[in-house]
Parts: sequence; structure tokens; C-alpha cells
Amino acid sequence: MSQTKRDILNTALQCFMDKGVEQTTIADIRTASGISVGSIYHHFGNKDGIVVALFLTGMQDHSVQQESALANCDTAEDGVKTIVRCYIDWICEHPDWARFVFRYRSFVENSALAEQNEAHKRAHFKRLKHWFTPHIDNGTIQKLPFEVYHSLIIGPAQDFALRWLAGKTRGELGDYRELYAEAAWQAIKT
Amino acid sequence: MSQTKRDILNTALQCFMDKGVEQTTIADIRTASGISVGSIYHHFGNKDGIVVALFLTGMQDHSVQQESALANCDTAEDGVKTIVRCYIDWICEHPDWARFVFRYRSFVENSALAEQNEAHKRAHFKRLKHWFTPHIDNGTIQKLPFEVYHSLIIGPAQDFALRWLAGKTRGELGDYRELYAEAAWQAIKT
DNA sequence: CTCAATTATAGAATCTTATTCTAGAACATT
DNA sequence: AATGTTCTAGAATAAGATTCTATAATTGAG
Repeated sequence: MSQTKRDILNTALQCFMDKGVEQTTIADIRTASGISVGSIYHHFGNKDGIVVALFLTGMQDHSVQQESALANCDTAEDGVKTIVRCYIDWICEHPDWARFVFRYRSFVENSALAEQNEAHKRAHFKRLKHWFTPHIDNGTIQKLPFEVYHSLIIGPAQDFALRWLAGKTRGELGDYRELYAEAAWQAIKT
Repeated sequence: MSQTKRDILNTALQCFMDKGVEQTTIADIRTASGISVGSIYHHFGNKDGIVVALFLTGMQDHSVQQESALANCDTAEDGVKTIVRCYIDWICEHPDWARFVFRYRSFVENSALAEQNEAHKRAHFKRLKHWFTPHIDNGTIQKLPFEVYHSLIIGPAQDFALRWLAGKTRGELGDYRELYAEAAWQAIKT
């Protein structure tokens, strides 16, 4: 990726954080980055293109981190807890990205470029499934419809994280790391 | 609320569902409802005003339903499960509203009218807290920071519901009603 | 029942952006 | 060097949100 493109993304993220996607104009990004309108459109097609590019960057970063952590886990318990810890850690380390991702998730899912995002998610899920299957087969994890595992494991932490990111909690997300890891394991162990 | 105002809201919801908030213009609402631009602005101030009004309507409808169901519950288990069932039922019965609420939640939370929404949420939570406290005190429910209960109870169902609403699940949300009710209870019982 | 005063409706005018267009600069490939 | 391709610029356009001005309804005091 060219430096110009990188500069546009960085500046755009900054602006989007500050004022929200709606409120930042292409002219804002132009002024803050010094890059011309034509150039911005050349690289991203339109404003949504910038949003989607940022979104995918954030998501990929997280899924890479998660999968590499999972690779070092042997037991089912370790794996499940690692997913939750990894999720919480990523949010704590990149709160701006996390805010952005949560806020514009449904926007991206309904955009013209949704398919790109879906493809990534499918690939990621497939790899998770591959890791989990043995533990389900040997009875360490409850046998449930595959599609509910995600919700049982991540659901609680995700709900809390959303409120934490909005500054609406007393406690710190990081302080509940083990609570949510443990809850996830309790929810799906046999 | 005047009939005109109601008409605007109904038409707007229709349009927003069809093409998303971004893609519907005031002119679209004008054409579909037959109500003039001036009148629309008179009643709602701006486009965001319409979105927020719709959002609050949806949220209030749900919280009223939830609280009235909770009023008939005696045991902690019954209460917790009722909250989850009620949540799932509401989504199944009003999928369009639910989609709208999920999709524009963070939009509303970041809008100028966020405070109105917060006030409602605080009041609702306060009433929930009042119902739960005795059961925590007498040891039927684990003593945890109050702010994590919501995530443990609703988190999983919410995550699944989001994917169900997007048509990305095999199973039906309603079929997992008891699964999520049971999971919620297991997560917080002592 | 009248006559302000307020509230509601209309649609044209304006103003703010996103997006497109045209031209030229940098760069690569032969 | 000649030619095609990609990139940068900023002006022109167009779409759509918001404001404005003028009328119509409605309400409430006397």
C-alpha cells in the first residue's frame, strides 16, 4: 500500500474518531492530510470505500492476533479462555479501532463492499471451527449447533465492551478479563 | 402525537428499512407520505430527529413489555429467564424494528439527542436493579458488580440475534429461546 | 363568537457536501 | 525517447439537507 493511501487512512480514522463518519467531509480529510480530493477518490472510489478499508484493517488485525494466540493452546478450556482474553486485550489496546469497528459494523455489512468483509469472516470462522471440532467430538465441550458457540463465548464480553468503550461503566474492561473468560468456559463446557 | 407526525414516522421507518437511513432522502419521505418538507422539519427539526424518534419508540415498546413480564415473576430463575425470553420474543415479533434499533444504536448514542435515550435507559435499569437486588442479597444469584449482569444475561442472545436478523444463521432465533434462557441462568446463579 | 397568537403546512431558495471531470505530472515499460 | 498507465490537482457539477417566506389551521382569551 502506498504512503499516500496510508496517509489518507490515518487522517480519515483520526477525523472519523473525532467527529464521526457522518460529520467529516472529504474536504476535512483533504485539509488535514494535504492530499487532494482527486487523489482521495482515485484511491478509494468514495467515502464508503474509506470506511470499509479502515474497518477491514481493524478486523483483520484482530483475527490475526486471535488465531495466533489460539495456535498455542492445547486444551479446550485454554482455547476458549484465550479467545475471550484475546478479544478483551485487543479492545483494551486499541480502543479507538474497537469503537470504530463496533460503530460502523452494520454500516459495512450493508454497504456495497459487504462481500469482502463476509469473505474474511467466513475464512476466520472456518479456521476456528477446525480448532474446536476435536474438543466437541471428544466431549469436553457441549455439543451445540455450531452457530451458537460464538454468541456464548463472546456475547457477554462484547456487550460489556460496548458500554465500556462508550465510557458508561464504572469498572475497567480489563478487570473483568478473567470473569468473562471463566463465564465463557462455564457456558460451553460439558 | 398528531396524525401527521405518526404518518411521517411510519413512512420514514418504511423507507429506512428499505434503503437505509443514509439512502433515504427527505424528498423520498415527502413523496411517500405526501407531507411537505417544511412540515417534516417543523415536527422533527432534522433527519436525525426522525431517526432518534423511531429509535426511542422501539426501545420504549420493548422495555415496557419486558418490565410488565418481569412483574409477574417471583423466583430469580423465573425473572432471569423471562428477561431473555422477552428479549427474544420481541425481536422475533418485530424484526424490522429490531434491525433498525441495532443498526442505529450507536448513531443515536452519538447524536445530539443521546441524552433523551440515556435517561430512558437509566430509568429502565433502575427498575431492573430494584427487582434483582433481593435475589442477590439472599444468595440465589452470584454477587457480581451490577454492571456485568446485563452482559451475562443478554449478551449471548444479543449476539446471535444480530446474526439472525441479518439472515446469516441456519437455525431460527426462536428455536434457541430456551437455550439462551438457560445459559443466562447458569451464568449468574450461585 | 371574534380576534390575536400560536402552531402547522407548503414549496421555493440556499447552502453544504459528495462526486465527477478535465488537465497535467510522475512513473513505468519498451 | 515514445507511449501508456497511474496518480495528483482543483474546478465544475449535482444531489440532497436545511432554511426561509408565505399561507393556512387551530387554539384560547375576552
